[in-house]
Amino acid sequence: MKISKLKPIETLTQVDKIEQSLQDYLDSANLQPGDALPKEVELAQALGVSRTAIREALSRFRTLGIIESRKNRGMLIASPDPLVNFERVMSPKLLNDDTLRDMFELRLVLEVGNCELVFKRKTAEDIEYLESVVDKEEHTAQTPKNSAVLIKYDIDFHSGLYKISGNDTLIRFQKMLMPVFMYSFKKFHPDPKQSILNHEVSHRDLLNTLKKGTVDDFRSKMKKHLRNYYDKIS
Amino acid sequence: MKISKLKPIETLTQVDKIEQSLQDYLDSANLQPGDALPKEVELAQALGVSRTAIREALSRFRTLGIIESRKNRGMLIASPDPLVNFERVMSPKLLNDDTLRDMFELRLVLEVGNCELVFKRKTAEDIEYLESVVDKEEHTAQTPKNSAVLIKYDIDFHSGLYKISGNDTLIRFQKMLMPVFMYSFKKFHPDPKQSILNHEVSHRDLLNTLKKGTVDDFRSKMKKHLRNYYDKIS
DNA sequence: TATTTTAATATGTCGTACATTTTTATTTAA
DNA sequence: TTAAATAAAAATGTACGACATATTAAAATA
Repeated sequence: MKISKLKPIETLTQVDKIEQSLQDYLDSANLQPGDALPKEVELAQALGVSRTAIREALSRFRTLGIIESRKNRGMLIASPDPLVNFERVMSPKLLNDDTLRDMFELRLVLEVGNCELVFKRKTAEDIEYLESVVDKEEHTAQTPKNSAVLIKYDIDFHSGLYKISGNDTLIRFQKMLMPVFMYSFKKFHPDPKQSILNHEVSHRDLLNTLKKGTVDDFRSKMKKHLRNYYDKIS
Repeated sequence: MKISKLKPIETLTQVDKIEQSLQDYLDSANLQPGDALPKEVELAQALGVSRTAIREALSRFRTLGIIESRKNRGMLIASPDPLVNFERVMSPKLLNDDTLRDMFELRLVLEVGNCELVFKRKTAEDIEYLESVVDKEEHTAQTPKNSAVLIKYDIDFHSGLYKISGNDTLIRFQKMLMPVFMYSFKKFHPDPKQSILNHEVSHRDLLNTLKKGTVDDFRSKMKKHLRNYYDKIS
């Protein structure tokens, strides 16, 4: 057997085991949000460990939003908001290149999937807003050395599209993926002006299609537009 | 002002404040994965709090995968995998209805966005596999009382589609969204057989389109197929 | 009976201590 | 002088005990 197949011995710390036990308990107890949990001392006694260790395990569930504890009263099962945990770790500097690329791809898929909603739910005001963004973008593009401003308009344009969708989940996703996207963007394209604007399909093209074209046109153009950012998905 | 606008006074616990301070420190210190962190006692001294409190705050970052600690050696910045945190809280029983619906929608958007990839990357074997799933599904549908089996085939079919995409992020998302999806499904449609199979567009239709149609056809049919599950997105 | 006081409770925070293992420093041997 | 063996220091993980504080329940009082 190849040595690369050898996995390091899992040296689970005691808190890890406690966490596992608690997870099993939570799964099996069929608890619902709002239900009370046993007290810390009870849990500690039941598992035969110190309150310190129990508290650290519980802290993990609290961090994930699975449980909530109210001072001096007790702990109870909570309803976690999955995106919150997601958002907290969306720091571009921390993510490794694989994860960055994953998030990049994810954004592209969402952006394409969003086309349907955008087309379906667009209003005159939405178009007007996007038009103003594109106007400003094109005006800025004529003057040199305005990368930061260009990036801002790029964000504004795409954020505007997500807002049209009216889908909160998408909007939140976009909000957290955007910084990651921009970070990767700068990393791989040192000259943003050239990269942002040299699109096969520009924001102006997209906007015109949104106004006068069909949803299929729009999606197709969006795909071409995004291909310029990143060619892994085509 | 409406009383509903009143938010409860935020009574931040000390650990919350410590967490905030640590977050600020991490943000400002420009640390990269692999960089070492100050020792617990140093942090405790710097903030003028006990080691217990510091440890609990650090535990939160550890839980999120932002830091890693190696016993007897020290702590360092890590590269979090955002999906891990996501997966951990994807327990349908815990999520509230709003979140459930968000996840539902998210899956639908991903499924539509995935169509492009599926069409582009499908192979003969993929088609063969999907065909076998659909065959079994249809066979089962003729006999009564097989909801669980039908659901399994439904999952197999859609999972198969994601696998074709070759996009790991999508696959992982699908894997964690599926239980949530199925849970909501059962919750809202007590008779799965009727709901699963009474599609405007069946799995068989999708498969045929995947074999002989165009990507636009496929996407369009997928949208109709999914509409039957959930009509919020159309 | 209604109100006030008291007591019990549970989490949050603190301090200390020690186990264990890695790292560093020191001592010893060749 | 260098290398090996030994000792010391260091850092996280775990445990225990204590107290603060605010809530809830119980008891006492008007």
